[in-house]
Amino acid sequence: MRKPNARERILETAGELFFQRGYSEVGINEIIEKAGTAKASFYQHYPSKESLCEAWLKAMHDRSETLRAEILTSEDSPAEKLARYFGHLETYMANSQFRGCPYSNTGAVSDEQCCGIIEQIRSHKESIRQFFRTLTALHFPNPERAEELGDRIFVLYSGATGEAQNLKAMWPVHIARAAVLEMFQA
Amino acid sequence: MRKPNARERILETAGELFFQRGYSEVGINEIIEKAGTAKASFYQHYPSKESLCEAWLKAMHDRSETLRAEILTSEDSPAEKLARYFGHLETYMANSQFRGCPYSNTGAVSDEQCCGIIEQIRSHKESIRQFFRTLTALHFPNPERAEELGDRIFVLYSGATGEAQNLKAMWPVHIARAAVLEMFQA
Amino acid sequence: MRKPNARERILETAGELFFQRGYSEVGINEIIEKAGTAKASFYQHYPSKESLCEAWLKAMHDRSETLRAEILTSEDSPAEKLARYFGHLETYMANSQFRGCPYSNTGAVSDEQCCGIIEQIRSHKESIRQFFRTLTALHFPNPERAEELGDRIFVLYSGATGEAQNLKAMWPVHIARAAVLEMFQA
Amino acid sequence: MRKPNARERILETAGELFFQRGYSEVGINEIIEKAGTAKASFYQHYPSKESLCEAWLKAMHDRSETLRAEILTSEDSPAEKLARYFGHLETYMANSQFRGCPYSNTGAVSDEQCCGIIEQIRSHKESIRQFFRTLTALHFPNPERAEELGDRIFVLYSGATGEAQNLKAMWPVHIARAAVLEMFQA
DNA sequence: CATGAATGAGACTTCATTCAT
DNA sequence: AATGAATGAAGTCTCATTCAT
Repeated sequence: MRKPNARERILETAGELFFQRGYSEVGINEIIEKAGTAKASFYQHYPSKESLCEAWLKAMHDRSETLRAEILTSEDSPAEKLARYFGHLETYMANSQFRGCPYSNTGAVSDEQCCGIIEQIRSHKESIRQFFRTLTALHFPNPERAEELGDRIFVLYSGATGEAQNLKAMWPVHIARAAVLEMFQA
Repeated sequence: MRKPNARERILETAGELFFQRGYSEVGINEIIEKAGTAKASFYQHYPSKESLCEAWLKAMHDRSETLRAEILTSEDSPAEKLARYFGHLETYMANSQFRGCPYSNTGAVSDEQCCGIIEQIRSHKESIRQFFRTLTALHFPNPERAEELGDRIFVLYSGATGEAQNLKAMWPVHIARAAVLEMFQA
Repeated sequence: MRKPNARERILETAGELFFQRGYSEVGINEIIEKAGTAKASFYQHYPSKESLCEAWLKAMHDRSETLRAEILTSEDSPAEKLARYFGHLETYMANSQFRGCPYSNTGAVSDEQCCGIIEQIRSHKESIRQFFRTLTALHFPNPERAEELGDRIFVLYSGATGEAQNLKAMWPVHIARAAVLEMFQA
Repeated sequence: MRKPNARERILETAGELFFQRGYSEVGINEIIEKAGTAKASFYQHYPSKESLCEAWLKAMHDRSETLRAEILTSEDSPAEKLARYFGHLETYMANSQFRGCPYSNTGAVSDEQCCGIIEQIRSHKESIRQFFRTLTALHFPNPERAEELGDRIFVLYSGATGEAQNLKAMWPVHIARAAVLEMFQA
């Protein structure tokens, strides 16, 4: 039985498992079993579990970048764009049963020797931070104030994601969104 | 060689290890070795690794409650109290090399079957949330607005902790503190 | 809280557990927990798990000797006495959910170093053998033939017990009883 | 150092150990050490100790089926065939130092959750029972009587095996054989 | 490119027993 | 006589990885 695209099947399978249960809670055996691949085939495509994790984070990042790019190029006002982005967060939290941010979750169990993973997390977070800064720059004339408020949204967004996960509740998302929209009403 | 007080040595040792590397990344073997105990001594006091984790979270919670109680009973204004609390966070992040919130970190790798752990996390988070709500209630006359702002501080506080950990940087803490203090200046 | 008769409580508790699950499948911890005794109290009364097993086997033996003595001293004919004894076996197998002979079950997991246990088993089995020989001697005039048939009943009785256990069925008991009663009809 | 055929070495080694000391008295560690395998190699081939036990029982069953098939297809009379079969039992008991029936011994320590093991035991016993019934059917014209006597031989055979083990003596085998041969002389 | 078998190290847990009070 | 804490050894099973084909 020919099984092409082993590489992609592994990535997809691992992605789902890593996402749902956490990087450290999923073993190679389960991944290859559910992907229908042999053990050695796995190591032909990914030199280590860690590298698979990097590939997963990178793939997710690319997808999320697309979403942010779409939002940025839309005709909406900055406040509307932010409302949309927090709307996506709400949908995501509901659909994922409050699994939270995969990057933060992975970072919680990655020691400092996993440079590649750490770097993926860092760059993803900086990318989101930059997204918020871009939006505030469009609305607030003072550049320094715009940067500060962009970072503030970033912190609110992260806190909302994390505590919605911890408490299995949506209210942190609502609180954060309200705080953000208030910024634009003053 | 017989050493007394295995229970305490285990809790202390495990606490340090869980904190620094994460619950799922630390094994019983390492704990008992560093605590200088026999494996069976461990299981005499803690029926499972999970129960040890609960004991650890509970001990930390009790200590952190003491801190919040101290702050609450001080003579400072609510804004000053919050400044002090975020000052503690900054000190903590620096001293711990940005390890972040142990509760959130543990929650990221605990599946839903670990009811005890999940409950510890939830109650700790609610305790902090209540702390912030208590402080905003002292300053904002409108009760609903006070609750909303208390929750907002909670989200900011959590986001600051999480992103300082992810980015190994202090700026999220500063951003959050500034946002909080701004609330009290309007 | 005074807890007298720890020795007896241990013996009784262990007896039930050994009986239901087998000597090797029951640990000291479970015994003392269910008996409500401390670990060291156990070892004050029984120098080892093995010795507890011996005490258990001995106690059961004494009870079963009483039953056989009662049957022997009754007014029944030898055939009727045997019918009664196999009737007891049937009741016992039904009540115990086909747990089989505790002595044989224990012997299956006792190596040759457990001299005390081995000896208990041997003497119990010889006691039953002698019981059957006594009954056949009452009916069969030829002493050698009587001994042979007594031993034959012994083998039938043991096979019935063992296979009723293995197959969770009563028919081996019925087969053995029929075979025995046939002996007395010829 | 990499050694092939771990699967077979494990089965063979475990078979000897299970046989001599009993399933519950032999650990995985001892098996893999004596088989010269790594622990993970064991679990690659057998998902659990229980499944290894099943494989062992199955292998023994296949061998014993061969023996019974040989006897059945021989030119001997039913009585001679039974004499041969009990002769094999005698040889086996002598060679094994009276270890008894591995199936019964295993059943004595397997709780009801070990469905696979229980089923192996049951089917093995039924197979022997059928063997005896086949032989009696050849000699006794009345079918019901033939079945009853086949089962009676089964019970005698089992009792002989079990009590020879318990008493470390050959006489139960001799008694059972004599009883069987008597059936065919009447 | 793909594979099944093999691996050392370590995971969590329980065993029967003994010590010090 | 009774106890709670401590123990070394062993229990079953899984980890990420590599070998030989």
